[in-house]
Amino acid sequence: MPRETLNRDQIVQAAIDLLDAEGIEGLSMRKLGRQLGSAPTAMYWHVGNKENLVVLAADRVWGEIERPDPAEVGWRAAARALVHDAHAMTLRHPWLITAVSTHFVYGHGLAGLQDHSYAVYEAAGFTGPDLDWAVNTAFTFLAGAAIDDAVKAAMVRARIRPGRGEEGSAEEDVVTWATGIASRYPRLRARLEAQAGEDPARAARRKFEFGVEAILDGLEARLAATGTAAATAPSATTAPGPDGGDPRPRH
Amino acid sequence: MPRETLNRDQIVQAAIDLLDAEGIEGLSMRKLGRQLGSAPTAMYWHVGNKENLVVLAADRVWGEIERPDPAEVGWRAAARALVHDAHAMTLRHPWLITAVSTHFVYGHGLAGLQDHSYAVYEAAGFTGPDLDWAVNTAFTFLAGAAIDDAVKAAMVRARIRPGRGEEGSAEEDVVTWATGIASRYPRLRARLEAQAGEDPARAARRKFEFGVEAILDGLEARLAATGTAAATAPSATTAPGPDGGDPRPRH
DNA sequence: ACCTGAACACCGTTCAAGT
DNA sequence: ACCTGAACACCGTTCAAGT
Repeated sequence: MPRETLNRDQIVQAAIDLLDAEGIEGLSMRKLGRQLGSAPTAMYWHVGNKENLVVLAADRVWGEIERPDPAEVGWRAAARALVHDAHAMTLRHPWLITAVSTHFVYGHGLAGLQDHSYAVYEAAGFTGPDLDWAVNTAFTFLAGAAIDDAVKAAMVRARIRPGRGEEGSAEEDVVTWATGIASRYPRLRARLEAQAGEDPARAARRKFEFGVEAILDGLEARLAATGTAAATAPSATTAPGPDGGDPRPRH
Repeated sequence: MPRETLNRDQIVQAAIDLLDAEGIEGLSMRKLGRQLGSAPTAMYWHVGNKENLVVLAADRVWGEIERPDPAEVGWRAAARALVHDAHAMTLRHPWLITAVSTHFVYGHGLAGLQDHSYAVYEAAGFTGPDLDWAVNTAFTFLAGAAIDDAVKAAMVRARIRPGRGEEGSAEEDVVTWATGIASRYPRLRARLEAQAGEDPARAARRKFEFGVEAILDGLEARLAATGTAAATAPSATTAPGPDGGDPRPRH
């Protein structure tokens, strides 16, 4: 099923599909070529090389995050919405966080998101270095949460039996193996027992929410401390976009 | 310079050295074999496969983090020390965070660290789910900060000229290229201009410190809200270790 | 018990050649 | 302008064979 002619958008989209389905290790130029009905080397003309393709894909998914207007909903609600929507995105694309830790990803998808984040925390009343730091704190927590998700995805993928020779069962899965290690530590065992029978999806959501609210509390406290405190209610802040231009580097 | 005989510790250490020097993409079984003076396939007997080797290496470096006693220094100081020392570790081993996002890493290095974290936040007065969540919030921020560092390392590694055909210079480096994108956004440009001429190392440190303190503030606020608030001063909590055993899975 | 060497099925990438 | 095919230098891993 070869298309009329290949183009960059199509290749990047196919790469994202492959990444979503098989993870970062599942992406290969040859597989991509097969999927697009082209020679394994056909994509080089359009995207230069594999690294650049991953960068393009990563920047594209950064662009999927919605930009709530702090002037409409208030800064705290906007900040909350931003981080929750971003989290939903990293769950759709668990390879993203691995990609950004390996390749240097920067483009209009990420830059636009950052700019909007600045708008939100500016509306909160942060200025100067505090503004950078506030944005960074929320963003850093988000990146960490994405790692959590990636770990969970890796756990699911893992079919390894890590202790073939270890005393006892010969084919236990990773989870029971990890649980076995954790239960040698008193506090970890206690928490594991307490968590038994919980709905994991619900637990993950509440954990994330707790972190977000704790951070927003902490940021509000800093805001109050520096005196520049602003209302949680909407304030008038415009959020103009970039001055257009090609969102992807040409080659 | 072939050793007497290979062993697992030696192989894991050589892998860590290679990873520190060349990053996760620089590790190959063949290179490792060359470095150890053995056949490329000699390590399989000791570590099973490459994935397991990376897991072993990752768990080992988790174990490098010091465990401050909250009973001695107070929970907040202990929490602070823990996260700062962990951050120093991720700077020594920037590949770690990529490794954990790709492979499922769990072992006594990480488990011991987690258990100690629980001890610290338990000393603060957290119990039940709040305890899980508090530990998780700090840990998540740490993971995010490690990503930040990995991004910086990736940026340094990147020697790509991403816009050969783009109007203007033909061989600009990634940083000026990224700056070019960012400066199309009003708020990003403003902050970039304000940050010009800052010492990057000092800026990174202050950014991290701000995040840590904001989170600890937020956690203290939650603690006060639930009524179970505990003093910041030392409280008596023992911190017994695991009941011994082999820290690495045998094969 | 520990290691080697050959072999297999993969990779990313370059480049001359085609249309 | 866009794509193919062959080729090159790599990979991880298995496995029979050696000691």
